[in-house]
Amino acid sequence: MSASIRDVARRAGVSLGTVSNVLNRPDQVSVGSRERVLAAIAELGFVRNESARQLRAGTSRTLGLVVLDIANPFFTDVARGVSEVADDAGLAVILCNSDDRPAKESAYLDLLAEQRVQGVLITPTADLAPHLDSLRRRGVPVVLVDRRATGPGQCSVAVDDVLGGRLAADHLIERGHRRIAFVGGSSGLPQIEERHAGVVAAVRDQWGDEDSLTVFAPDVLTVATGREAAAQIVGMPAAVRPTAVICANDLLALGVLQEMTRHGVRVPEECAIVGYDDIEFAAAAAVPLTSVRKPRQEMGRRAAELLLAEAGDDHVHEQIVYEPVLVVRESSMARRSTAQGERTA
Amino acid sequence: MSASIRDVARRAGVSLGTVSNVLNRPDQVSVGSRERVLAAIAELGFVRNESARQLRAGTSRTLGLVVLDIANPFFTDVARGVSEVADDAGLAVILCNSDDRPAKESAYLDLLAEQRVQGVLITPTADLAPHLDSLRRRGVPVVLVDRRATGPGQCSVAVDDVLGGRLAADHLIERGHRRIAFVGGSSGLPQIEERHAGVVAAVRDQWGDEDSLTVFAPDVLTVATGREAAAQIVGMPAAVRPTAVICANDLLALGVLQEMTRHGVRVPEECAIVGYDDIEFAAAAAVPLTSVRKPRQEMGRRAAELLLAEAGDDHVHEQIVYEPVLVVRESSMARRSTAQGERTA
DNA sequence: TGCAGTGGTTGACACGTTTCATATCCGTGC
DNA sequence: GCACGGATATGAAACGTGTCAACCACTGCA
Repeated sequence: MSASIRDVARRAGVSLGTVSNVLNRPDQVSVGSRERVLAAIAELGFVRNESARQLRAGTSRTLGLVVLDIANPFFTDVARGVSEVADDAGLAVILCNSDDRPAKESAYLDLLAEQRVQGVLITPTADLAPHLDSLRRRGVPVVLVDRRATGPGQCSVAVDDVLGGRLAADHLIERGHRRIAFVGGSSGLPQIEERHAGVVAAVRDQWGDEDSLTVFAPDVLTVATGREAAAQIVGMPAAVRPTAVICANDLLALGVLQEMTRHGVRVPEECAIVGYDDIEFAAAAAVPLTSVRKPRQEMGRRAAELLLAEAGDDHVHEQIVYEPVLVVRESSMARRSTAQGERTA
Repeated sequence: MSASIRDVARRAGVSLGTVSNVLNRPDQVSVGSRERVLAAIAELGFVRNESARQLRAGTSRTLGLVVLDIANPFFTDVARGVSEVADDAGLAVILCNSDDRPAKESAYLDLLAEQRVQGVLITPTADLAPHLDSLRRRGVPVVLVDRRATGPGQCSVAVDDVLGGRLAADHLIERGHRRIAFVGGSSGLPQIEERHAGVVAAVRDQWGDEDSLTVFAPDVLTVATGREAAAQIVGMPAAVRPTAVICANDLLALGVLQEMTRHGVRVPEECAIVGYDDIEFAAAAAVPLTSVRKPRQEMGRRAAELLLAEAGDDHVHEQIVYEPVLVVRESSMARRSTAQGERTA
């Protein structure tokens, strides 16, 4: 098959160890041998066998990243951040898409364990499988992404989603909205639950109760399910129909926006929309979307750095929580004046 | 470190070969030994060492996918198709983002070669590096994705982009548009050149010359550069300003749409827009985007299948070309009647 | 009793690399 | 002339697995 280090050595007329030295400590080798070895490498088209290196080294130069939905640009942005750091460290990233399905997730974790990855970055499905513990017990560093660690002994990079939910709700209430819908999800992801909790808290603080908060919980968080939720909202009697919608992510929000427009409901005049994540498409929507911004790429970078740091034995586990920022755009701009009118009425 | 097959053997009181047999040919092993081995595996938390398997086998159970832009949903859809097939074949996918930069591309190809991947799926940067040939010479199967093979001896899965460009242009011309802009790219990707060529061909057929076709060539194909192009278009004097824009991909189209809307140019009444790829966000845009559909996921699947087939030695190289389909949506719906008025005027 | 056959099991070997203790060479200072 | 040290070069050992020829115990048959 392909040439090995031994073939190179023979061709260059040196020993096997010398070739290895040329590859790994070129300065410890005389110019003459080095040149002959390099020439032989070129002639034979020699390529290092990474498996053999790994076997010898006991660990690979790879790192696993498991995401919930590869089609969600939030995760591709995170991935971009991760691979920046990984590239600099000379590591390859194996990107796995669990599709929010525990079965796929655990299959991928097995695979990553067999690959002896240096570590795993994961946004886990709801029930943070015991699988993760078993990985850690085996000494594989794990860093949670967009999900707060439940206990100590683990690193995580997350966002204060309760605050995020609160920001969104406060903004809309301050704008004069009195009936709000929250479009979340039913898969039980804590991130989503917390966003919901934040909205509920804000609503309670301002209104005393949450009677005017309608909650929708589609099974997955996609553009398509966002459209479905919007269709339901549009179908509600005008007297109780929410005048604003908070979505648990931007995909849902885009779906809601599209369906509203399709039904002739003007955004933001008749219905305001707030998304979550602030993916690039949020700003690019024809009615630019107000959204709760998370430092997507930065989260990926930071998570990868934590993972690498975990190799050092003086490592202290860190749980980083970013503060989200509400980015106000057109989709929630109207209503203040009319709302005040309503309030005094 | 972690337990090896040898530890398991000792623990189960069997030989090393028996453990291997339990793992690879369970039926050739007596029930008793099998159970004891499985028990030992569970107790020790044994996980196969993939590097060692690879070293022994000479090849990995991995496959490389190199894309131009991980942030473009077109490629994540392709990736989804690829991993479907890969999963079924028990292969892992290493997803690499070249960012349309030859340097990154070739670094990743080196990496994949060192990993001894079973094959590489790639949408290459413009100058289909000699790197690819060197891979093939080394016996690594390569399948081109969204890019037609230049010669025989290689597999590819592509789309007839000349036809795609033609469809878009014909549609707009038939709708009555007489001044069209093409927003492409300057990186020299053949896919883009062909789309351009298709548009030019259609325009020439219908108008005799291409004086009324304005071409923009931003350096990258993103939402941001789409906005910039639109800003230029909007700034043109009304008498020469195109009434329709064909974009080389949907990201550009979304950018154009947003900027048009921002400037109060109504889409499609004052300016029609046609995108390319038909990513999900195209339909979800507030003015749903007319776009040239490619079978994104199917392309990924098919490419992966071709790659796997290339292992068999009776394999004949195949160059698959899909026919794109124009999906007409709101962004290009208006104008027929007014256009006819204009024409007669 | 001997022999062929069978279902299980064994352990040495090979895969390609890195590492490390050891060997070689050459110049320098005493 | 000799000991010493620095710069290079060497090759055996080890990493964990899969394979395969050899082996074993046992059965059925002649």
